[in-house]
Amino acid sequence: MDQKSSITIHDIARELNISASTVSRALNDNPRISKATKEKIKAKALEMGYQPNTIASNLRNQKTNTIGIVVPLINRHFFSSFISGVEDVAFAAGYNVIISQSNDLLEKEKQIVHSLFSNRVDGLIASLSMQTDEFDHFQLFSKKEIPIVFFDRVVPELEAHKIVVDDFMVGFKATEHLIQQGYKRIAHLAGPTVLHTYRDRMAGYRAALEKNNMPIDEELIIYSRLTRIDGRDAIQQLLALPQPPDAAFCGNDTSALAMMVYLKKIGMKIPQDFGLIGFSDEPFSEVVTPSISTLKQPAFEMGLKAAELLIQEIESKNRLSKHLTITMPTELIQRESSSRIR
Amino acid sequence: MDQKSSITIHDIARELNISASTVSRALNDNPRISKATKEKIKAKALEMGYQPNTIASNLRNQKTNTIGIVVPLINRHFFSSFISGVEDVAFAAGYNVIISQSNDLLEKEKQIVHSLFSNRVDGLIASLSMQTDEFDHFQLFSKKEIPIVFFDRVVPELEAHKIVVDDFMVGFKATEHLIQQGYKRIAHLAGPTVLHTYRDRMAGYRAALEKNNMPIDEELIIYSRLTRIDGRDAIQQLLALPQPPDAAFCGNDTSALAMMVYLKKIGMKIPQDFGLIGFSDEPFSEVVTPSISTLKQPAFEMGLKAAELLIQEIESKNRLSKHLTITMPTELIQRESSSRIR
DNA sequence: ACTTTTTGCGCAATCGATTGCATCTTTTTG
DNA sequence: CAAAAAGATGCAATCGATTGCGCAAAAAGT
Repeated sequence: MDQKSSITIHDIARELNISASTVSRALNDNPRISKATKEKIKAKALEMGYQPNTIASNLRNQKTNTIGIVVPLINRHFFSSFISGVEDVAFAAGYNVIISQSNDLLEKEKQIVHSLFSNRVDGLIASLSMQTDEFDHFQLFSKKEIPIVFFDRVVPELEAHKIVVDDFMVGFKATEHLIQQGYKRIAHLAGPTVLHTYRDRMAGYRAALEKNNMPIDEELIIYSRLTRIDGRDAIQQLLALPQPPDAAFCGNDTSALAMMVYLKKIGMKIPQDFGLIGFSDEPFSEVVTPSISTLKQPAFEMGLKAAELLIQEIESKNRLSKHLTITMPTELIQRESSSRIR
Repeated sequence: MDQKSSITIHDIARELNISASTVSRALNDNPRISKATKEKIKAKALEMGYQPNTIASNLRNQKTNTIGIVVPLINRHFFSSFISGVEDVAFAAGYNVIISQSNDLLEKEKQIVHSLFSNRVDGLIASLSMQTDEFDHFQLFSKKEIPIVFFDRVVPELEAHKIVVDDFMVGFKATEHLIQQGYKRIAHLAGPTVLHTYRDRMAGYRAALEKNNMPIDEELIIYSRLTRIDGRDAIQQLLALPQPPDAAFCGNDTSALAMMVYLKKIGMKIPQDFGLIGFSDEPFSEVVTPSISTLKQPAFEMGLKAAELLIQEIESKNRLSKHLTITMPTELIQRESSSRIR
């Protein structure tokens, strides 16, 4: 009764006194098999509780219907939302998703990429670890022409498809928004400028100031890793300046929150005395008091797009010769922390 | 130069004029192969850029070193943290993780479970979808004695290992905490009582009141699905009572937050006029104003534990005859929303 | 009635790694 | 020094599904 070892197409074939080939073809709706035989086989398969062995099929077909994902950390809202988007599209298209986290370690990233390759995933979606400064491990895939889509943290050195946001516009829009709200001295808490994403945002920040004929004061630009500690340190440093700023564009919501907590503690009023805007729209940004203005990074949609692009590449005979870079729109979400005018 | 089709052990064997068996054994450090040959083979493998084909190996070994995970939604802090824990342990033990989300739909859950079975995962970790009221699809695994670990949303009908928190204690500790803080009429926003988890929490709530000789007023217990809307509706309803409560234990942080927002809007002071405590310690709970007291559900640790248990089961020859239920501790995190004393 | 085409299905190889058994060589033992 | 034991490697089957090719029977065409 309880079938310990699995039922194979050979078992079905034996029961029906036909060959395994026929069973295989019938179950795959091959037109070379008659309707009557097909029905008989399908009925038997159901009766015997047959479950196809995907592994065997994968081996023979040289295709796994599996997508590999590498992210620094699953447990982060942006990444889990992104993955959720990928998973949606992948599932609908009949793909499984293998997820691994690099914990922002280059060595682990390498291991993962090798492992995913050995598992013969049909395509790869990846965001680089913070440490990643060499890219040989991805050659495994490009050499075999297995498509890759990078997202979020990308570098120009990589010849592959990319899903990013327009970081320049992020910086520009955030800064201009603060200007429009009447802030006069706007600081910027920047991320590590080795990463293009942060360099571009800073460029946007500078451009917005220039366009509005406001001076660029290097003292108002602080470089950090954008943690909570960094945010608190930065605001202290800024307020200690002879001419302190009256607003700040922070590289992420986390550091914006840290600034806010500190400012509230020392009795400054937000947004009256100080304006704040962050980036990425973390879940908490909406619910803290005052709520934090930010630019929303469409994580879920980026995941959808990445999966669509990847699957399209996997399934098209002739690969796109050029590598696409898809820029996703960001949305300014104005909340209390920057709403001085209204 | 750029090897389009993969290199196999046969390619290595041919180059070295030996048999594929020897190559296989050498790469697996089989003692039957001489040290000299091993080294020669390993060097050649490296030189040729050999990457083992896990699929072929899996097929032959009847083992995939893969764990399947089914959750309602990846993009939720509890689940993504849990998965992160699983992934950590799994990776360290040489397992891959295939993740799927049911979107709280029974049909999708069924599909996923079948798909994971067909992919011959070595074990399964699952949290049931909201709709799940039949469990036949999991029989696939139990029939073949493939281990399963359920977590979070579990039901007694399932004969499998389980990782849960002590929901009774959750309700008890939360309620007693409010009592100790001097609140006199404590409401409870309960979840759907078809789920044991909510039933148990309510039982804890009642027990705490009884132990402290406080009356149980059914008017103060509201049943809902614990969304933000539900939280707002509930607090309105509670405040409209002839004898409104002065505190509430909410089934999750989300609904507690909703209550808080409403209470602040109508000018009530928290925790002075009204005390609040939630459950699960969402990331926002710490940073909202006032911060929300809660009971922390150790998501990451639950993931670690689930993976450890599952892998132990996978790798042990003789399976545990009895099904373990592991109860994880919850931690009361006292924050501003309930700190009336001191 | 005979050839040609179509239809339905089976044989056997294949995907790449693994492994029980056999074979051959070398070393040890009585 | 022969026999037994140990050491090193190869042969061929196996895991389960797929598919090119071939064969036979039925249908269609002449």
